[in-house]
Amino acid sequence: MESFIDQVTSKVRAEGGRMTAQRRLILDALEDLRGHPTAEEIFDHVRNADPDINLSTVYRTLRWLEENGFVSPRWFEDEKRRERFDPVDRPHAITEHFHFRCRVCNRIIEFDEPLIHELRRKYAADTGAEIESVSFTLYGVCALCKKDTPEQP
Amino acid sequence: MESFIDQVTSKVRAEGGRMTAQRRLILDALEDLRGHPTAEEIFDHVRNADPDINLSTVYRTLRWLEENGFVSPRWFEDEKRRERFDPVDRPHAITEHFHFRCRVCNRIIEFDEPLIHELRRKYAADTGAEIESVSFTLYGVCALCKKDTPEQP
DNA sequence: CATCTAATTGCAAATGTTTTGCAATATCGT
DNA sequence: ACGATATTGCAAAACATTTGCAATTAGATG
Ligand SMILES: [Mn+2]
Ligand SMILES: [Mn+2]
Ligand SMILES: [Zn+2]
Ligand SMILES: [Zn+2]
Repeated sequence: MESFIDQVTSKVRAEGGRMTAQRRLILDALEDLRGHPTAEEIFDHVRNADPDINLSTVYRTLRWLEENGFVSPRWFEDEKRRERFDPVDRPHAITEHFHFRCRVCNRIIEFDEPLIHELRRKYAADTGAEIESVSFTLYGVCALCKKDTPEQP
Repeated sequence: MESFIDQVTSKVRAEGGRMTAQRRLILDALEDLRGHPTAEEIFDHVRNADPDINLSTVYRTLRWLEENGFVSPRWFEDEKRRERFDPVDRPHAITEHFHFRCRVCNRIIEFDEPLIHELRRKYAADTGAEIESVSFTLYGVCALCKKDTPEQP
């Protein structure tokens, strides 16, 4: 299968766009920083390789990737107004999966839950609405962090 | 049962706070504007009664209500960085319910889905995490809007 | 390889939403 | 009615993201 960068490059070309060093770095960062990075986190990461890169380039690239289905934006309630970017490697499918967010270590853990797809169908059937996307996020304390802070006696 | 305003007034008093005209107006607005209003929407609404009220007063009051469990903030993905406020009338329980957001009329429809509570327990049992809150939101086109724009032949 | 042109970049300023410091005002126990 | 202090209005700051524009650069063309 085509690598992430190759997929994106094909699409960029197909749109009459150009593959720049900055875009390559941002795509690399998205592969390295697997955990739903923010634009700022990506920016900090790519600065190592190119200290002159600009944050607005990072945003512009991410928006382009979003419009072309290579990343999905995500929001978590404990970071009200900050956007995170979820790379969607698999070609032609915005893979639907869900997230658990640990309030202690801030890790974001992905999971799938087939019943959610069931609920989605059920809601559509019951109400006559057409569902286009689903967001399901659990918030709490992950098993590891729970172990580190045992409940007080 | 105690009205919303009475509940809040009791709590304000209990904290050594004061019940002001502005707070009363904001609480009224929260009752009038039942559909998950933004701070700005509340602000516009209360301006009718008090043209001198300030937006920062609205925010400060909403934050206080949030800290004291009278409203829950909500975000919807199509309004990335804008917060909405969900009044929680029922005493002492952040009522867990879920939302459907119509991308055409922008209505927010609430629903409950007992299976979600099941999934929550299941995730906790499977992973050892402790779940503190759940967010489940469906996005799409509601039945009414679907009727208005029948699919092209 | 040199040239050309439009796409992309860096920069600085703007945007939109929410927060904050502070002096003036108003609430409520006395 | 008085006084301590909680709350307000205002203006400015904070914060994440977007945008206009002139300078740079990718990559097609000869
Ligand atoms: Mn994800
Ligand atoms: Mn609600
Ligand atoms: Zn954790
Ligand atoms: Zn609708």
